[in-house]
Amino acid sequence: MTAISNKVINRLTLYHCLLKYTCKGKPFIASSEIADLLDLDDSLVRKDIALCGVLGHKKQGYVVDELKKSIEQKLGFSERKEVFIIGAGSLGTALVNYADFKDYGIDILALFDNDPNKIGKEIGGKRVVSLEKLSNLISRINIKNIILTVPPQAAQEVTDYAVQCGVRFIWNFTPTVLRVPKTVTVYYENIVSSFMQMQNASIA
Amino acid sequence: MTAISNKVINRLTLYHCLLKYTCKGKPFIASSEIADLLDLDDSLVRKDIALCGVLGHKKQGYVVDELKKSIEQKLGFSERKEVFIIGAGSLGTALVNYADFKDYGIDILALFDNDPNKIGKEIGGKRVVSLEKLSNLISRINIKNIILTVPPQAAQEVTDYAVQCGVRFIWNFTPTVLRVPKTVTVYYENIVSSFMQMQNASIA
DNA sequence: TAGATTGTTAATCGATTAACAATC
DNA sequence: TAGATTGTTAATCGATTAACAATC
Repeated sequence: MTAISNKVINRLTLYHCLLKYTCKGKPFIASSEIADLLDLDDSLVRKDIALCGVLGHKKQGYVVDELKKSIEQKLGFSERKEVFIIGAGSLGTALVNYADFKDYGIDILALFDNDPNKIGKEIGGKRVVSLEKLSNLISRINIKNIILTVPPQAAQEVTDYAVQCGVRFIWNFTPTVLRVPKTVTVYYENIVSSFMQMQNASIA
Repeated sequence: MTAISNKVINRLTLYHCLLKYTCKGKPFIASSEIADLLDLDDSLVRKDIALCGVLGHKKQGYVVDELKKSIEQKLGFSERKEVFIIGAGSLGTALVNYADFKDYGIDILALFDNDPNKIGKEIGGKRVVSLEKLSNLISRINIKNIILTVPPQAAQEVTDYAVQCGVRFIWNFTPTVLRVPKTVTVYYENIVSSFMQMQNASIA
């Protein structure tokens, strides 16, 4: 099991989308087709695919269905990953409604909030639970992943609770930098940065 | 004006968040403090800062306020960027409500949808307009940026309209790969990929 | 002064691209 | 057969890290 870089993960996920929608029904696809659609070098695409252990066919390319399944395997889409969403605002709501999560093994168990009007209700079919119960439930169900969609002012405090209870991964949608021990990973979903990178592409 | 890589943009945006929230009130910050909080090498932080044209002070570090302003300048936060959101579902709603966009010059003018129950209403203070009027308005207001939050099946069709009317940047939140001419930039906001990258960090 | 911190160069590391033999 | 496409190696490019003189 070779380590695989974040850039490769990102590209493989895009190949997967492409195979799922754009290439639906086609039996074969060539590395050059994928490369053209995503504006990449075709040898890079072949290298990525080689990492998944898929062999192509000269003159024909790769079997779409086989490639798709191998990417799913390589990235672990079928392994179930349990997640709590903390913050049942509009972003938390959008994420719980994100239909595709299921297909990737991302299983949202509940949302947490401290708004009495939301607690006890359901959003996207999931229960909204009081923030007071967070620590308890993280420990009890042994949750390792949380999605953070609280207001920035609350981000560090919630993080501290979650870390104490054993959370390992924090997917941070708030525009804040979090202090955590080295054993905990924060992934910064830096929404504004994405926009700036997009605009940068005009020059680059 | 040297070109600046996406990785640098991403880090500068994180430094900015850090200065805005975590370091509020502190007059100075050292490169090593930023590096520790974000788990980076301190010389990398100094290089990034040098790109913004900010000079530090030996033994003290950088002036927080000056650094913050220089990052804003460098990344163009104060330049106004007009945007249409296409798709007024829960993700479109979350984005129009994203309070911080204003601070970064991202100005959402309207949402577009084809649901008669939504058209004419307001979401997050912005009008929801019929998709039929999209082409017309893009051309007339000369919109260059769109945010795509429609169902995946509709993504390519909407893209084709938008491109015809002169859109230059498409921030694609749908899990699809889009065919566009070379002059148009698609930025793939690959939400599932982010999660997989986060989990990958446990090994890497 | 001694210690801390910058600014910058050189060394290293990793990722992408070019090239091409193999072969269907 | 000729052309297309893979699989892979070598070359290039770019980004990060190490190191250290300068200096407050």
